[in-house]
Amino acid sequence: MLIRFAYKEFYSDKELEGLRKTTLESYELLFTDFMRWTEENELEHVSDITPRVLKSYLSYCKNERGNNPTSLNTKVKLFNVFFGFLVSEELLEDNPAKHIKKFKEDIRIQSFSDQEIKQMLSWLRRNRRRENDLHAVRNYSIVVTLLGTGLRVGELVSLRWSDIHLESGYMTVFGKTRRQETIPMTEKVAKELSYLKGFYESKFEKLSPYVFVNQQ
DNA sequence: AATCCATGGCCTGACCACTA
DNA sequence: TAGTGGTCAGGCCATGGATT
Repeated sequence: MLIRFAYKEFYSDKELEGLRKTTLESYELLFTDFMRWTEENELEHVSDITPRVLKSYLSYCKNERGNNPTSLNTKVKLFNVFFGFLVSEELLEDNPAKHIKKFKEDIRIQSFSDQEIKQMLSWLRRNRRRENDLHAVRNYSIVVTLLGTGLRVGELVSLRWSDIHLESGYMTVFGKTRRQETIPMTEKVAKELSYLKGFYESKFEKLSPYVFVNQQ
C-alpha cells in the first residue's frame, strides 16, 4: 500500500476517534514532512519503511534540522501510533517504529524566583494605578489568578464567570486532557476577580461570559 | 490479595520564530 | 497583531513486576 493512502486511512480513523485539533495537526505536520522526505528518497510503499529507513529520517531531523531528543522522541511516538494502526488493520506485518530506543533527554525546569514574582506584581500594580484601563486591570488579574490557582493558560483563557464561585471560593475549569476539575481560590484571587467583575460592569453595558476578554 | 512503583503509549497544551 | 509551521513539554492511563 502507498504511504500516502495509508496515511489518509489513518488520519480519518483518528478524526473519527474525536481527537483534538492540535493532536491531528501534529500528525499532519510530521507526516507532510515525512512523506516529502520519502518521495525524495524514492520510497512510496509502507513496506519500504524499515527501522533502518526510520532511523535515517530521524538522523536527518537531528542533523539537518537540529531537532533535540524530545522532538525526536515525539516523532518516534507518532510513528509508533501510525505503524501500529497499519499492523492492526493488517496492512503491514511489523511495526518498524516499535524497537527504536528513546533518545536521551535532559530535563531542566526553570521557574520564577520569589524576587521575580514580586517585581512582576509590583510593576503590574503600578501600571494599573497609572492607567486604570481594561488592559492594565485585566493583566494584573490574570497574573494574580495564575499565581493563586496554578491554572494552565488554556484553562485561564476559557474561564467563564459561570465557572467561578466567589462565595464558596472555588472555580471549575475544563482544560487539558478534557477533564473538568475544581480548583480552590485563595481569598486574594476571589477579591481580585470580584474587583475585575465590578470594573467590567462599570465599563461595559453587557458582561461577557468570559472572564478575560479583549477590547472587542 | 493489595499496594506500590516504574515504564511505555498516547494525547494535547505551550512556546518560538517568522510572515502577512 | 494574528496566524502558522515546527518544536518542545507535560500529564493521564494501562500494564506488569516487585513488595508488603
